[in-house]
Amino acid sequence: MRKKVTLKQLARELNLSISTVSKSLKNDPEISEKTINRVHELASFYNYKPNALAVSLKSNKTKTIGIILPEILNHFFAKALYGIEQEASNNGYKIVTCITNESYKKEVEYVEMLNYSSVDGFIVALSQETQVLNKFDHYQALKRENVPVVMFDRVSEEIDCDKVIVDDKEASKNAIEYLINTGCKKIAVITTISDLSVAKLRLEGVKEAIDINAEVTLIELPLRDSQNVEAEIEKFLNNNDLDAVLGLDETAAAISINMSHKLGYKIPEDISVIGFTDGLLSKHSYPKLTTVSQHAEELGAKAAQILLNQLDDFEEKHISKTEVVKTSLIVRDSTN
Amino acid sequence: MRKKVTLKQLARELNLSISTVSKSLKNDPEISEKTINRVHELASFYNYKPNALAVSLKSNKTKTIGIILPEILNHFFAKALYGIEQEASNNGYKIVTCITNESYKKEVEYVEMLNYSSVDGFIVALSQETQVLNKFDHYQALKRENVPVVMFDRVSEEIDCDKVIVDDKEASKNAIEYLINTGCKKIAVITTISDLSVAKLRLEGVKEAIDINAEVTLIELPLRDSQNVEAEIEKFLNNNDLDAVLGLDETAAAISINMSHKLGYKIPEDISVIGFTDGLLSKHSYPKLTTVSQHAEELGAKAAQILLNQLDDFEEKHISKTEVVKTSLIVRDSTN
DNA sequence: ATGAAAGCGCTAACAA
DNA sequence: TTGTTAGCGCTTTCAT
Repeated sequence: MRKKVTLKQLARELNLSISTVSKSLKNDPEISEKTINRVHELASFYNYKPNALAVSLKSNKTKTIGIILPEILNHFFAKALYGIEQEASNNGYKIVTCITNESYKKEVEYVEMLNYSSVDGFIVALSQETQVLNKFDHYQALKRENVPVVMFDRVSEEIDCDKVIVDDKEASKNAIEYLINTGCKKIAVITTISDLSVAKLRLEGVKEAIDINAEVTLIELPLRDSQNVEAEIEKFLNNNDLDAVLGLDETAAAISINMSHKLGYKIPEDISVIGFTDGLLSKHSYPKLTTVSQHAEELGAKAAQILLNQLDDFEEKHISKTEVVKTSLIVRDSTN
Repeated sequence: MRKKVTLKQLARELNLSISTVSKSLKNDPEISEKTINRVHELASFYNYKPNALAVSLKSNKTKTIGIILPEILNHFFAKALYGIEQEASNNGYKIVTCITNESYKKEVEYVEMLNYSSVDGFIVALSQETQVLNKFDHYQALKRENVPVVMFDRVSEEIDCDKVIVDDKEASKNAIEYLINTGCKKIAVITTISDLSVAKLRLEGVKEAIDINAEVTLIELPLRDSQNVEAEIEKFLNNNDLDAVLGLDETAAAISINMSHKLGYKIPEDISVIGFTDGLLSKHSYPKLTTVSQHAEELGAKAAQILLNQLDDFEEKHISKTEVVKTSLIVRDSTN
């Protein structure tokens, strides 16, 4: 194993002290130009790079941020991760990604593990179980140690930290209004994620939008068994003579479209469909899905920006802010 | 900022030396039981955890593996990442994820960055540009330094390292044969990823499967502009009276399905469609797509296993192996 | 049974 | 202009 080159070795070969070499590499003006050049030459000959671990230990900074995600197969989080990664790497930060799989226990484990000097700060979207249990001790601990945390999308009011969320309430309100405006009267809201904070907000928006002329029915379906979800939605669509469906997640909308086909309903003539999360399914459904875009990538990027700012100019007393990213309704072919 | 607890502080409070505390925490038999208990008590009171950085610097191990991925919005890689993450975290490893966005330059940067003591080893899927340019110096450097690397899916013969690949050739061969067996004669192969090693293999499989009774046409479409891809596929389907389409990537297959609807073709009665990558699009297309599953999750998990094995029992002379993961054709509703 | 000391690779205050 | 030294937090060998 060809060992990595260290300052020590460079120093020995050049007959200089370690500190002189170190300073030379930083072009410290107190070192003679001649020495600086000699050092740079040998360093680049050996392709010297400082040992990141040692630098981190010394500086107490790792240039790494920890990302806690509930899921990665979900396009929304994948896009957010993409946005985070871009922003981080553009600023010389690495990311370490942990996937909790919606488990509280894993979330706690990950946060604790990363907090032992592996990362400078966290970007978090809470797991479903954590939201249900409402237990946030692991974040209080970070707070106490003054470790910067930015939460996005899946947040909790009980945690005092910067947050980036989507105006979910407004979004579903707009969606329902759009449906009503295009003549839909009997509208169903289908959700497979009722435990989540975002679902609750979306539901609130729905309620606000309910018009005297329209009848909005709500159905919640458990996600556990995806076979069932399809059958349930099919049955539901068949039993109710609906004008429109608002799916509170992308899958619900996609399945609604497909079950409508199966039942022989024409979209959007017989039934309109709107979904959430402008992911692959929305773009490649037939007809293309009208959908609420949450701008996941910007969301992730924004969360990263906020965190990086906090890491750069660290203030002892930080006042938490919540930033709301506007959604937009992307009208495609599944609505009138 | 409440500083993190260190051995030093524990030692001071307990009136012991740092080394005694360190040993106690490891239940070293040469320390008296009484002392061990005292130490453990205070440690857990302060919720002491060793500083990962210091441990890494000392041990020259980071318990972290670097993942280099060309894309994350692609379901295949997201699933593979999921498999890797599971396997890694089950074995006490963290992962740091880098997304090259198919760029050679970013790939080189990431590999170099992580190699400076941030990770113990790498799991890599090559970027498209790297495969086109055929430049692998950054991996030769790792080889020289004896840093374990496992590549998966997007690999190169020119790099000597462990690999996990999918039997792409066999997979497309089987897919074509399936189409032929179900009575399809005029078959098109649509690919938007012709630059990739995997596409070439899949194409080889197609050729092997060509039967005297069937006529197989090949069309390659550039991925750059997705608007165009749809229009091109529509035009193509319209101009050719096809019995079946094999999409060499999931998107191509999904679009083929949708354009068939648009043209009024019934699936699978008028035209059969098979895709690659058993992702969300395949499960939520209508009709559900018959598809080649590459078992991305297992692929990722296997890559991680191989890497972790190598990290555990390090042998000076390691002989590189290539593991082939079998694909399977998941027959759903888009074929006869 | 406990402690002192060296060292992982680096930075930086201080000395020469 | 260059070098010495201490220290980041930990492990480990070698005294005591």
